[in-house]
Amino acid sequence: MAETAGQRRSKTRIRILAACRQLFNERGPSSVTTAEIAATLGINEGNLYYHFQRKEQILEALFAEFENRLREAASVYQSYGDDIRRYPDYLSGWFTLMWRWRFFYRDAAAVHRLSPSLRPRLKALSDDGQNHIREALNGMQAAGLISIPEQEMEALIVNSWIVSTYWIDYLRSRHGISEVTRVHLNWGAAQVMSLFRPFLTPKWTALTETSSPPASASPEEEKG
Amino acid sequence: MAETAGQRRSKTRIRILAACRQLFNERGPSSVTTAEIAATLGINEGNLYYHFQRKEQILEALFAEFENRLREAASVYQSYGDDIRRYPDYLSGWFTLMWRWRFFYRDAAAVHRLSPSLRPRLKALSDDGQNHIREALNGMQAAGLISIPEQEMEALIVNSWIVSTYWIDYLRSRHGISEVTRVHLNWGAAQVMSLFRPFLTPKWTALTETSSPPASASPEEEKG
DNA sequence: GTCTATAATGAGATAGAC
DNA sequence: GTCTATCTCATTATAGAC
Repeated sequence: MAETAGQRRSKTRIRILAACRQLFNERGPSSVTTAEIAATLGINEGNLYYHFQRKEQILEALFAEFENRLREAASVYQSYGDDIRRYPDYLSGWFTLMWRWRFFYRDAAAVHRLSPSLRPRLKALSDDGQNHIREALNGMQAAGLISIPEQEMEALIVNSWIVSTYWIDYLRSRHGISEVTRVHLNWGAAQVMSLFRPFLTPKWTALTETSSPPASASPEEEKG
Repeated sequence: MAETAGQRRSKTRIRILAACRQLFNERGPSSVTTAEIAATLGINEGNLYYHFQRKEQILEALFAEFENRLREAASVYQSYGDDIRRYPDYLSGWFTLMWRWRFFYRDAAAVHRLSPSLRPRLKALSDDGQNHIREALNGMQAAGLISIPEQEMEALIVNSWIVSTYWIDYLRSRHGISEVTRVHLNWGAAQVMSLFRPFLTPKWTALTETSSPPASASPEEEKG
């Protein structure tokens, strides 16, 4: 266990994972070569293969890290208890995570091909995402923040999932934006929010105007 | 000119383009190899290279064909004159085209890499798509079929573009659907329509209930 | 027009010295 | 842990016989 932890925390290993998350988010895991990863870090390709014998293992390590972040976000959500403010904050936090690890959503086909063993976990991730939207919307409905006709609910959930998964690719393809800043992130969140807007109640408006803005993530985390 | 036309109409050339449109729609142009294209057609790779010296040229020929179909659709739309029925029919026709050539939208990054010369034409295509949505919505607004607050219009146009571009990838990644039938196509159209539904007027409902359903495309065209 | 054979490239991966 | 050198393999593309 001690040497495993030692290997897991190796400085180079951590740098590789950080660089890969950024590169994969920018151009997708299948068009980023091992040569490019090594060059980005200023290390040799052979060294890269010392830490990860297969490209597949990089994806698996990244996914494990992502799962941990998701668990953290879920426990923060729980910690709010019945505080009504948990809904906007949860949506915001969840959206930030989807953005930071967006290649797992956007390039799911490539991930499946490179790392077939991740398939069931990716499916679970995708199911969870939709269930979380559903749960949050039901909660907001019960709290009187939103009023959605029963027959519109499923279509709205699906559209939320699609827009929040692909808005970043929209920015790239339509506006040539390759580096996403907080301004773009806010734009994307507003875009998803606009799906709900026809259904928001005055109570929601009052809530979001008085609640404090969500803590901004650290800038170095922002760039990926 | 005569021999050019002769080469353009060559039977094998046409079969190559048809097979490629289908394969590219299924798995994207960059993961479909020339070996696979040749095998699908039961011809030799060398023969494939007789008709298209570079993979890039296949993409260019396919894009030219797509542009022709778009021009046809635009002229059908014009031929309706002021007939109010042009809006639902136009949306339906445009949506069918986007679906049949969806890899140009979904795999735009891969297309750019393989065929850099197509970049400006892809940009124009994307601009046109959004402008057509905008024009149709403005027309419907003027005709009293729909009532959208000014400040919601742009967000709605963007969401329409995103959902109609990526709904097919949603079906694949969330529901494992690899072969799309007319049922799925209708599902996608309904998904886009649900974005407008909060804004539809009774006049729209009356119109769509009395208008005849759009002619279904031929089944063999459906499969791509 | 179509085939066989083969070159050229580039990406993933390994062996072994340091 | 990191490097150099090398291997294997898939994919694009070409040459030339039929």
